[in-house]
This record gives sequence, C-alpha cells and structure tokens, in this order.
Amino acid sequence: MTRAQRHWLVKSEPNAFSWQDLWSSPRRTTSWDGVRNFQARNFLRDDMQVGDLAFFYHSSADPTAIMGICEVVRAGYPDDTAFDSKSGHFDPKSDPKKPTWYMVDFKAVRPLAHPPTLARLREERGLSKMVLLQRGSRLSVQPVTDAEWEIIERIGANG
DNA sequence: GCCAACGTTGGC
DNA sequence: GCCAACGTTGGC
Repeated sequence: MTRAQRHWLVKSEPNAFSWQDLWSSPRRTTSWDGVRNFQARNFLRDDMQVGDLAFFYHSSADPTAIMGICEVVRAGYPDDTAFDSKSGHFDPKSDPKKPTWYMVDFKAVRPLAHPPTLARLREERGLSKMVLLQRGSRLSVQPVTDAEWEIIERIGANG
C-alpha cells in the first residue's frame, strides 16, 4: 500500500547543524537525532516515509530561512543518542527495549536559490495557516500541505 | 539579552 | 486531574 508523498519542515539551529553541514556530510545524509518532543516524535516515528520531502529551516539564525530540500531516506527508527549517557540528548527514561525517541535519516536534495526568510513567508497570503507561522509555534518537525509546499518552492526558485 | 509561549514535571 | 513552577524554544 502506498500513499501520496508527504511534505514536512524540520528546524535546525545552524550553530548546531546547518544546511551546509548536511550538504557536506557523507552521502549528504544525516540521522535526525535529538528530537525530544512527543508531537514531533510521533511524526518521525509514525508518519514520515522514505521518499517524503522536507524543507530544512534555520532557526535562531540571521536570517531565519528555509535553506533547502531534503528527502527521507530511512523511516523512523530508535534514536540511540537517548541511551548514551555521554550524549547531550541522553534520556535516562528511554528504555532500549521500548524506546521513547525516534529519528529518521535525511539526504540533502538541493538548496533553494533564494532561501525564503521567515519575514518573506509571512508576506504570503497562501501561507497564513502554515504551522511555522502560527503564534508561539515551536514544533521542530511539522507537516507542510501540498499547496504550501508549491508556494514556498516557487519563492525559493524565483525570490 | 529579553521575554512570550510552550511543554513537562511534580505536589497536592 | 489540576495547576504552579520550571526549563526550553526561538523571534526579535
């Protein structure tokens, strides 16, 4: 059983891991570890599938912007950094036999020629319902509708 | 650096 | 189950 490819947006602080870091990673691929929010975890564990595409967003950056597009190349699997007491993402409550936290693998597909900034996205009427733009929205893994995806791709290509 | 908004924890 | 306190996120 297949289903339509879904679209997502994932946030990263470039100080911690930037779009450029992903682009220069082996096979342009990384495991998206360290997500410690249950709603975001559910998306990673239950909904993301191989072939889904995601916007890579720089948060706490100057400027905050969507930098590029990446693809899910491995669906949800346990985040082993939660079991590593030396990891900054260690969670003693996550049991390896019944993991609390999950991750996926992302591969960079292409950068956006004109990375849409947060301010630019807010100008777009068709994006007013976008999760990223909602007041107080902090979700680091979030769904993007097909319509939103198309608008942002166009802005990213043409400025 | 500030601070609003949010999620989690823990006492009751 | 309620909710105050706390820690974190993330824009500005």
